[in-house]
Amino acid sequence: MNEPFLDTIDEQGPVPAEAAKPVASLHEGLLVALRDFIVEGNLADGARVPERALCERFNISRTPLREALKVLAAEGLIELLPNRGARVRQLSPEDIRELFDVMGGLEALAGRLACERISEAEFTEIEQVHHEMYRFYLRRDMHGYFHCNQAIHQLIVAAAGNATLAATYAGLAGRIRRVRYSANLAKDRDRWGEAMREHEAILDALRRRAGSELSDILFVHLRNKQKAAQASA
Amino acid sequence: MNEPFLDTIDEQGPVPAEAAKPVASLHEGLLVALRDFIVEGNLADGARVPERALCERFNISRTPLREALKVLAAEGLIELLPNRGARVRQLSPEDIRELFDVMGGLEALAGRLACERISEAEFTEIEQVHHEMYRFYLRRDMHGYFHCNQAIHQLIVAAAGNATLAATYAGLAGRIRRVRYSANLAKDRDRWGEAMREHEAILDALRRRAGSELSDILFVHLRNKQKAAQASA
DNA sequence: GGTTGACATTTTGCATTCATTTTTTGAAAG
DNA sequence: CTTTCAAAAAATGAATGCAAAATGTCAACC
Repeated sequence: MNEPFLDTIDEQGPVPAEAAKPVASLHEGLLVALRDFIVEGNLADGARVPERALCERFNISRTPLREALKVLAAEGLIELLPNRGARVRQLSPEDIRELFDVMGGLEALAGRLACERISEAEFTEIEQVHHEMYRFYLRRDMHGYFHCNQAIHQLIVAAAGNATLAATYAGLAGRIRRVRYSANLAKDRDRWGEAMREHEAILDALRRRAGSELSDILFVHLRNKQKAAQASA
Repeated sequence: MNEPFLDTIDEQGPVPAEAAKPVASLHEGLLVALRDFIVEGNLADGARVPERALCERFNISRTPLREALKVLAAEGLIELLPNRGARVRQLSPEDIRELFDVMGGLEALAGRLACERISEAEFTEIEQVHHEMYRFYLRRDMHGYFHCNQAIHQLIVAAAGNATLAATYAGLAGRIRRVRYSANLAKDRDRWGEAMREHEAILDALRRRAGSELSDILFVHLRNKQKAAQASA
């Protein structure tokens, strides 16, 4: 679920799907399947969502499908036009900028909360992943680096110990997952080094449990990521 | 919509309902009506949501009602138990604490973003409301004070110029609106004075466009409100 | 050749219906 | 009098049906 929203590499492929997920109801399962279907880009941006075709695709009638569409619309993944059906929501550059900022704010909050309640064991785990990430950085192993980076942001959100925060964050992450970010950091070695230094600062602030400082660093860190992504877009 | 989540006074009564709202579709109207119905506390905490009764209440069949319920469940207002219907979601003290923190984080973000883009006119408006609030404070006019307080927080979120942030904030506010906070500040004059001083600091930081500083102040300000609310609960 | 307007087709939104599950009721047993 | 079990009643989840709206088609007209 909680997937750090940048640092995504194209080769990662689709998410593991609902393999080990204990689906409580059929509806829940359909919702997850449909969400993945859209998030994975099976429908073009701004395209009509064909009810009938999807009913056949998922072997269900229109009623549960339409219920699922309403939920996805509430999540912001699609939009419902009265009497004109559902369309895959098209994110304008402005929408994306907004989403990035809100997620940055939530990560900043996660860092602040993490400082209040993180255990020594949790910190040690983050520290270890950080060092692992550094080794990847030295070896110029982009894939390994990204993996660790994701893990660290993930661990910080988890360390915040706030399920509401995690869920809100995941919801926003789902909206922009359709937007594919190529690993453009590869072409910007300066940014990579800068990001690495920022991560050092993150770990340092976390070690000192300096909440507001970490909050600042994280927000700026994500802003820099956003700028880097935009610059190479 | 965007209602600052504390500083709510009981005598405010229900929201003006969907009077001047240009309902695009019937479904949208139903959703709003049903949400208000639940938010306004017509259903007991944790109570079953009676489909049949609501269908009669709103003069619709079960299909659109169930669609609306799915959306409300996604919003976190109710929860759907498989084969056991919908229940009004009961917020544990922990849930409320989490919600407060996330909203605090979002307000902190709003302050930071507002510093980046607020216009002089917008700042002047906030400043005026602040002075008005101060006069209410001096006169010990709790109602007027709260009104201004709400307006200020509202204006800061608006000044952030981020619709995604505003929508996310409003969504969380809706979840917590069922929980009634009495104006317990009335019994804690010290907290009132402290809050007023915090608001002075907020205005000062905003005037200096000191984003990260304002972010800090706002988060702490909301944390203090939360603590005050808990202490007198 | 391009535009307009009427007709057919498709699609949407909602109501109704049906099968399955849950909850309630009531009676019998301990 | 309480507990247990079974049948009745109600509610839920999903499929189908139907009216209204939108979309597409095609021929008449400018």
